[in-house]
Amino acid sequence: MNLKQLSLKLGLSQTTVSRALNGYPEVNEATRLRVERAAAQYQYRPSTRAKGLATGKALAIGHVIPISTRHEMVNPVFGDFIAGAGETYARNGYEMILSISDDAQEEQVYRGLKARRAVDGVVVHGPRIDDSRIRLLHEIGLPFVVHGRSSGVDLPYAWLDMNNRHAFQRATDFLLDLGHRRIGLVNGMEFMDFAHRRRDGYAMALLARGIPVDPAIMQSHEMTEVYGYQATRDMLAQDNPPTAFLYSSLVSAIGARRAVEEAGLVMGRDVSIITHDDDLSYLKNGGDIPIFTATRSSVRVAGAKVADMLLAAIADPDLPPQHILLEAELMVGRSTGPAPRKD
Amino acid sequence: MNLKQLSLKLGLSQTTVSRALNGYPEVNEATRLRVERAAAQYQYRPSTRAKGLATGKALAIGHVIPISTRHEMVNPVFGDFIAGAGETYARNGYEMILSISDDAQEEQVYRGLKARRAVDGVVVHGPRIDDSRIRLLHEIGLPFVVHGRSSGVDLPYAWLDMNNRHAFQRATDFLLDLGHRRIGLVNGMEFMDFAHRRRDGYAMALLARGIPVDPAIMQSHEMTEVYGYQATRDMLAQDNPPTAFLYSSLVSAIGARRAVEEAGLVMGRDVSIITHDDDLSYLKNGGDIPIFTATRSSVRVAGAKVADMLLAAIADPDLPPQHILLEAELMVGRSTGPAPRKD
DNA sequence: CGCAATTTTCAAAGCGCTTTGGATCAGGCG
DNA sequence: CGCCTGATCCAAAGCGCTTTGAAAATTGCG
Repeated sequence: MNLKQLSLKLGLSQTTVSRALNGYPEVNEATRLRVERAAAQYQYRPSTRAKGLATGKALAIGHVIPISTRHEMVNPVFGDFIAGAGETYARNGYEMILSISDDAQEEQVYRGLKARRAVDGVVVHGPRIDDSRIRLLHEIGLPFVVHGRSSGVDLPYAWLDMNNRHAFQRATDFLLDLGHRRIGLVNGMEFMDFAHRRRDGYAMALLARGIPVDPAIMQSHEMTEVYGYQATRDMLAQDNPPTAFLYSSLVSAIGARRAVEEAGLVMGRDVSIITHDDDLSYLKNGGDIPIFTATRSSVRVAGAKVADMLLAAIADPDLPPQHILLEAELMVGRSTGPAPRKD
Repeated sequence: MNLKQLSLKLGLSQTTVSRALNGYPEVNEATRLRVERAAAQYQYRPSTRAKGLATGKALAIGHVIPISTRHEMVNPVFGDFIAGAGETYARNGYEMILSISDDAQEEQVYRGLKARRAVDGVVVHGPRIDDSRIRLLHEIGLPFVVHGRSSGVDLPYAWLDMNNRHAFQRATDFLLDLGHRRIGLVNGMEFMDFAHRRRDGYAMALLARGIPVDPAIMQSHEMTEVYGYQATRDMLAQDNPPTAFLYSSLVSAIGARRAVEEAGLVMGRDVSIITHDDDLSYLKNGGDIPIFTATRSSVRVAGAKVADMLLAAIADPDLPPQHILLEAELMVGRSTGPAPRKD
């Protein structure tokens, strides 16, 4: 069933039917009702493509998911983010289109999206320090919102970020307050902006108390379980091992627990652990009492907000770029405790 | 840059330019070259929407991601599956469009996709027993491939599935061979077809050795870490606790390890654990030596194959429905060992 | 060289929608 | 009654592409 057939069936012109359905005022309320009823009856839905062609809008938002080339890894956060954003799109009649891309073709993917006029805007995932995509999108004139920020970029752009620096500063302070003086950092890849900021917050907290930042107890990698395990195991085996650790992801923290237990230590007593927690639906940090003390910020909520920002920016292109900075919540769980006394 | 502008610039008709770019034979090889060069120079890419309108194809594949209403959970497997499928689509000039939907609106989402002519086909995720979506898609005539199968559906349909029954039968046999006689099952929701089949395989293996299937040591739930923990803890607290467990997901198995250690037991000695492992990129089951003994089958590979099947089915609608049954690999890790002697 | 057979190119229609610029119709007013 | 207004409705153009049917250019061959 298309517009023409529907209008024929109703004995009306396509114009009138189109207007009735799109809520224009120049159509009699009675006929509008008649049209709407018929549309429902015949399950008529305008073709997105035709509508897009006619209006010049794509009615679609692109998400370009970077896949780390070396590690072939998909960010586990992705599913929940998309779930948040998807609801917003559906409510507003937008489709979500996904592209997978490794770092090498990333630019081509964005250019392609623009040239094919496939989307009205895109969400930039996993921004790196001084991320070239921001300049690129500015240049080709594709509206976008960044999930995260990119240090070093001086162009204005819209973003939603979690306050990574503050979260890790606070987490570090919390450990310092518990008496820990040697705190390991098991971070994500530090060319990723979020990891860079987290490290910053960590370092700031240490320096504020006159504690030196020691590269020997700082690691940076893709945040897998195995990495969390290895990094922790290696640091615990050092001469002057940390009594506490900070993790950038619950997944790595899980690996950490494995290492701690394998070393015959008890988490929360011999070793304290704090992790960042994206509040993923399938990886809740325990029930009422968190397993790990954590800085929590829901990535699903972030997805919904980013989608809102992008749709708003598309609706009104003159709007100045919006910024949202979410604060993580510090949840005290059972993985932290006072620093063990030195005997 | 659109077709018209490009053809003007070349002094050719739109027809010729279009044909040159789409590889039709009735165009001089010299002009084709000239056209292709110009297209590259001006970064010309045909508008997907216009092309779709003209050809009647959407050049897009839909993925409808079910979100469990009660648990608001996104399947963690999803990211990797999409990564596998996405590459195939990109290579073939297709877009991937994603819709989020809870169980209640699922039917409307598929109908909408069809009515709006937004996709040429869809991938059905997370099939349930006697899944109504299969009949629906047949009815509305939207090509599809199911990732998994649906017991009880008598209509023919294309699917790719992992041999769940066999995998769990084999895993159970493995434990039985180690001397275990009391084996717990920590399964996914059993209205999900895969969980149903896994339970079947488990039960068959037990019955083949004359061991009764005991509901007291079988649980079924969304496969979260917390669930794995609680189910294991509860079963271990029973009078006649299992000496071995089977898990439907690595995530739950991680929770299991937590419960085992909390109970002061040692995994692989006091308690044996086997889990299914989807080989997710961010949740590898250890390095060379698996942490958990596991039945492994890459969901990313599954994604790529499903995409291939769907594109083939769309290209040739007369093709009979294809079926692919993948066998899981049994990886022996450090979480299993001989059944502890009864003292 | 001339004519038919090919090759190469093109104008125009059509895909399903929106939107512009009128038409038509009823009602109101002098 | 005639004209103007506002409310309804409509025909047709246009969005950017593909594809049909035909024209123009080239080639082959006697």
